[in-house]
Amino acid sequence: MRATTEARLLDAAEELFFSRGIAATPVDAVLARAGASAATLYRGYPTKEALVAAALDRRHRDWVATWDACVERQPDDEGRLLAVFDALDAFRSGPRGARWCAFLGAAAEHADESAEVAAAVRTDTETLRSRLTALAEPVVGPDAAALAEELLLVVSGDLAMRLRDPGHRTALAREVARALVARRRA
Amino acid sequence: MRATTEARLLDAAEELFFSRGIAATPVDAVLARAGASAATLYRGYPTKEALVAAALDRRHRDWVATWDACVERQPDDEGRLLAVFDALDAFRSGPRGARWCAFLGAAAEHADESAEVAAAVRTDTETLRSRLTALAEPVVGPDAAALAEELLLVVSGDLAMRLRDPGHRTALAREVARALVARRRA
DNA sequence: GTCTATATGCGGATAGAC
DNA sequence: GTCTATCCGCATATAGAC
Repeated sequence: MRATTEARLLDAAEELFFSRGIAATPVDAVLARAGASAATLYRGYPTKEALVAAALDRRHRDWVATWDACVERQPDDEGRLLAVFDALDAFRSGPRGARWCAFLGAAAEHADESAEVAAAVRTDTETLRSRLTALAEPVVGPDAAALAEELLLVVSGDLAMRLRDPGHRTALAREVARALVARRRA
Repeated sequence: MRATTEARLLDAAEELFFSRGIAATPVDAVLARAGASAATLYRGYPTKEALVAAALDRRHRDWVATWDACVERQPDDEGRLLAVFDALDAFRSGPRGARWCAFLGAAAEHADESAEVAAAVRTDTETLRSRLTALAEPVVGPDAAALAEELLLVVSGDLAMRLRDPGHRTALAREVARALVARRRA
């Protein structure tokens, strides 16, 4: 499979699966958008679920890169901790912007998802948890893990709010997060 | 359609759709659990989506009733405002407990859901918003709407966290909410 | 009113040509 | 390696008997 075809397939998969829903998107729609045929897809991936998992994996790598860039742009520890909200904004308004969260969406669609998809969701959660904890450590020290758990709740809430209200602004979550950080500092 | 058959159909729909996913659950599975046949289902509802919408409607009424009961049990204004978390716990561990949130789940599955389903989701959100605002009014007065928006974020975050970690405890959300209330009071 | 049996369409996946 | 054409199964919905 040529690299460009593979990339187009993943692009199309990401765009359609994570905005319209996975089950609601037939592979034919992905193929049409990618300009590829079914045989080409199934040459690279054994099943539709494998394509979903591959799209999630690539998305996760790009999300972490976006987040890293936002962290590095901040001058102080608290800014770096709250940079996750800049990243949410940036990722959303960028070319990879989806309706809400690709990982939560994949988890929501099937109680028994394939092992690969389930692993991708778990990885996303653990990445958020561990990175938030590390970023919180210089800010609140021993409370880092507890604060990270609170921020994970707020991040997930921001993502879920996009389902309730497509115009939902990340500013609310950032404001709530700031209050939670301040509370632990005091 | 006999009332008991109708109730069994809604029970089965609720249990399966909102735990395993709507698209992932064929109507046959609902029929098998309800002990009814396809003809009986389609006598009462024109489409599968209509059954989903009916199950959401009934669930919404019962959720509000559960919430009301938790509010009434509280002795003070702050307790009544935070009673939404008691209700989340009670609803979850009761017989209607689902994997996460039936309304967010329905919204997640299709970008273009049927008008009835979309309306049910919107109703759920607006109910949360307006009731939280009303309950916040005696606690923080003019800040009620702003606080309600924050609490809606936290409630949605608690629900989304259930997807990330099935054992997620509501206590975290309640604690965060308490801090947000305290901040607005001061 | 509920059943059995079935029509109908669509989605995932494959075979075989080029 | 990619395409065209197609198979096969499953899911929604209906027809007609009891």
